[in-house]
Amino acid sequence: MNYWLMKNEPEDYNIDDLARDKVEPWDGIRNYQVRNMIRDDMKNGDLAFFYHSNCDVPGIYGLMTICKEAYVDHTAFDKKAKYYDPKSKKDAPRWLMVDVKFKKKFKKIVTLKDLKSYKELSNMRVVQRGNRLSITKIEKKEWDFIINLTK
DNA sequence: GCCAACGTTGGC
DNA sequence: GCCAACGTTGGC
Repeated sequence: MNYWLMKNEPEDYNIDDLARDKVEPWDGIRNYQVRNMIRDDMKNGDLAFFYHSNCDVPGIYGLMTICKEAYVDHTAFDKKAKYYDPKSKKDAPRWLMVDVKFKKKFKKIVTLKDLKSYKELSNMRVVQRGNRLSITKIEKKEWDFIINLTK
């Protein structure tokens, strides 16, 4: 069982959208490190925080489970898609995605400012400068600590 | 294989 | 909107 933090820009897709849709493909990953992580380490039943980035209040807004393991991200083939990649060919797909299932929207969100204020969380990639990975793995003790902050 | 130029991310 | 940080590209 793994624990993850997954970033998305809420203008594109946010926790309320997921609460409505229940299950959604997490497409648009165009970074090799992230692709390798979801391919090799992300398993059905893993838990993930839904993080809103590039917005007024960046932070963790809810949680979800992984409900379908890595498969081909077909949006890379679609010329009209935001993350179209002409170098990803149908006979040699370059990019993968997983499906996530809504589990909970937090009544009390945990902001990036909150995350930065606890030394227990100082190893998390998301609080470190220059981190650009849209998906990062987190420790169970970090997960539990954050869950407690939402209570 | 180096590395400058360029594009993107994302907090502020 | 700015800009630091970082990944990717492509010429050599």
